[in-house]
Amino acid sequence: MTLQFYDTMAREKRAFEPADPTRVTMYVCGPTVYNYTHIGNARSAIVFDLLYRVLRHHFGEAHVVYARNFTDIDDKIIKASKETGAAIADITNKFADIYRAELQDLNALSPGFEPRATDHIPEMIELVETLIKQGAAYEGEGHVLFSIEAFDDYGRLSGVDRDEMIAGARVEVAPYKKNPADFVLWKPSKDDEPGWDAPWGRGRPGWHLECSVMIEKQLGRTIDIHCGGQDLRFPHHENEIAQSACAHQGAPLARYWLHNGFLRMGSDKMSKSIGNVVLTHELLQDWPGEVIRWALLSAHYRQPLEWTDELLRQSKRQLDRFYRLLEEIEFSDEAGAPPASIVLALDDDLNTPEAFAGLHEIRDIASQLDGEARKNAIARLRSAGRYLGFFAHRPGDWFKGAAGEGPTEMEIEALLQERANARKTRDFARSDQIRDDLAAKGIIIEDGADGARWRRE
RNA sequence: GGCCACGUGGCGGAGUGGUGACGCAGCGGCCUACAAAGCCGUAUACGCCGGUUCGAUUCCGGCCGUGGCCUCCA
Repeated sequence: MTLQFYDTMAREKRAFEPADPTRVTMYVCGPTVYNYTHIGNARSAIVFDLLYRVLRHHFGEAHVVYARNFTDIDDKIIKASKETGAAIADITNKFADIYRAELQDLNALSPGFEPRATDHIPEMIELVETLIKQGAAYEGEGHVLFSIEAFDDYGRLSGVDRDEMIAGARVEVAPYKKNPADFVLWKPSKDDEPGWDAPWGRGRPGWHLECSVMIEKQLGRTIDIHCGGQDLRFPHHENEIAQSACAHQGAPLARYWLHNGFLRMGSDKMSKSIGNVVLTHELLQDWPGEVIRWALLSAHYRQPLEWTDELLRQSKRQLDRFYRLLEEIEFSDEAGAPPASIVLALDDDLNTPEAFAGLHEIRDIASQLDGEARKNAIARLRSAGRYLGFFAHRPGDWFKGAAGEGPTEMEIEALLQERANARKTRDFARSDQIRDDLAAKGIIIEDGADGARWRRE
């Protein structure tokens, strides 16, 4: 099977062929850094991390260029700064660092580029000037607006009819807009707000501008794949498409558009404005990163995924089963080529549930074998998991690490020694009591031929 | 109101024009002093109503339900 992805623009799966196989380009809309990000943000990052891995596998690590931006100038950041008294740069640096660290805990690879909006202000001003010159943008009360009349294809990505969109819009129309659907490229800053000098006065860029500019500078005028959450289709991506195409003589911004579905909390969307969010850094206090990653990838990326504790528990159990087998072979950072079943599953629009089924199948096969064949099969399992971003830990650490509030390793070992003595004298009452006590503290005892083993639940 | 998704067993979740992955939980067995882990086996599902077809869960239409976008949002 060929590599294929569901392209939002085409509304169907399309075989993926990069414009230049020696330089495959992808861009993901990253977070606005003014606060901790929630697990929904992580879903997007992890899904497209997987895309990055798949592209690297097919085209070679050196031939895939991946950029994910930080929005570091925005009204919400300004608000956060005013409320906390912290400098804007301190806030954005802090939360960008936290975001990066969290994704690393989730085994996401680093993008090659992590451009920031404030590093591209001159280029943004340049783009606005170009758009004005071409009649695609106009000034009004200190603002510069993009005129959607200038772009015939406006609305194609989201499938929204221009007139209907305006009719149903819930947004109040600013008086300086010629067309209610026109959007802000540049807006004036008050004296106590950050701003940059521009031909239209001191101000700051509108949100959509940065991606167009950073994509052009870091990756090129037309990139292969542009990714983001479903909610970015409109207006964000629609606006990016319009401004880039108008500034670039119609050259399209991206050749393929991929959008991930949402996480749900109960029946609601997880959303900062609803307030029902689960923060990634909170989850990481309770669960290993790979468990969270597994949970995020357990549904196909375009499907809604309900986020529950039960999902996390199930994910942990599955990973435990794999790690139990991995414990039988020597740990190595190296991983061989991934098995075909896994590669093929992901080639088909990142079908992670099928890839997971493939992992279980390999595991079943391995567990039925002995000796060298078994070790080889387990190594194959490891290669398969590594391709998906799992099995990075030493099995011993996986089962015994992160004591948290539980008993320490020394305390456990001491109790196990006492239990071993009790068992020698066939004092099973005492033996069982120690086992039950430890179980109550989250420590599971397993008796084997060569003594007792333990793990944290 | 407009646009767009989705509705699969107890739960999570793929896929397919011809009895239907995978995982978790359950049940039975083996193993175990007993467990745990592991192994073997096993029951249960395609929202409703029409249509196309030899045959539909899969295609088409309608209905119902859920969710998303239309405003900052992954």
